[in-house]
Amino acid sequence: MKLATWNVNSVRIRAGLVADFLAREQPDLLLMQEIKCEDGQFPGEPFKDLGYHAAIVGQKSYNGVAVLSREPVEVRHRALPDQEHDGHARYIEVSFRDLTIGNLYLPNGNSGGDDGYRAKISWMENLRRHAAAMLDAEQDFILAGDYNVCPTDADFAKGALGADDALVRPETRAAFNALIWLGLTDAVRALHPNDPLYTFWDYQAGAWQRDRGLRIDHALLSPRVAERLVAVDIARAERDKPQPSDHVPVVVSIMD
DNA sequence: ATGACATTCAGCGAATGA
Repeated sequence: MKLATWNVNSVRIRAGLVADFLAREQPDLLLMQEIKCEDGQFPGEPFKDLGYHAAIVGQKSYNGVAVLSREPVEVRHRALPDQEHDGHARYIEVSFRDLTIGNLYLPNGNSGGDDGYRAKISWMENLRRHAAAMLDAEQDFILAGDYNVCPTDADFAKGALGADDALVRPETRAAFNALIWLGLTDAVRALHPNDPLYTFWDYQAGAWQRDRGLRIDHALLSPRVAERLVAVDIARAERDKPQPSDHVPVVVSIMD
């Protein structure tokens, strides 16, 4: 089973690149974030032509998440539990075969002052609570997407972020570690413990050319799923394409 | 210290992002 997660930064602008990626990689599931459109504006046809179904939680202009799948999936949640009323389209959860798949776009936390940052931490605590509930229910799951967290100093290029950036603050990392310490596995770090690996490069200041990137897109696996992990790939080549997203796909392969 | 770049909605600039 092959799953990819990709913050596409507008699915309407990027529909061609996404279709090319699907045709080449043929993932069973593609989790997209920042689709930046309402459900009715979603460009489903190029994906349908490649045999993909779409489950969409959109909103006008900002945020928005969607799951493309080669098999029909059942939508379990259209918002993170306890986070339903914030008006942000940031979570969709589906059942795929024996797995529960959560696709998330976590708040950045740098805008909106203290309230904005508190909202990020609160979102992370709700995610931890939901993950704990799924573990209690003995569900096997993957929680993947744009976490907007650099878990350690190895996860961003020197000089790419300030020490008090919401992506690296101690409280942010503590909230991420609280997820890990439930027993979840960071798929990329499980197979590549030491490499500098990035999934995002800013459009500004030549960040891509200078490899000043961040690792903020993650796939966290519940214990029995982690035992089935066989490969991960960060599709860096997507960042070199014409009119790219600032994020690239993270691809995770799990034994069936 | 600042801006750099891209996207959306609007409408010839503002808001947001990480």
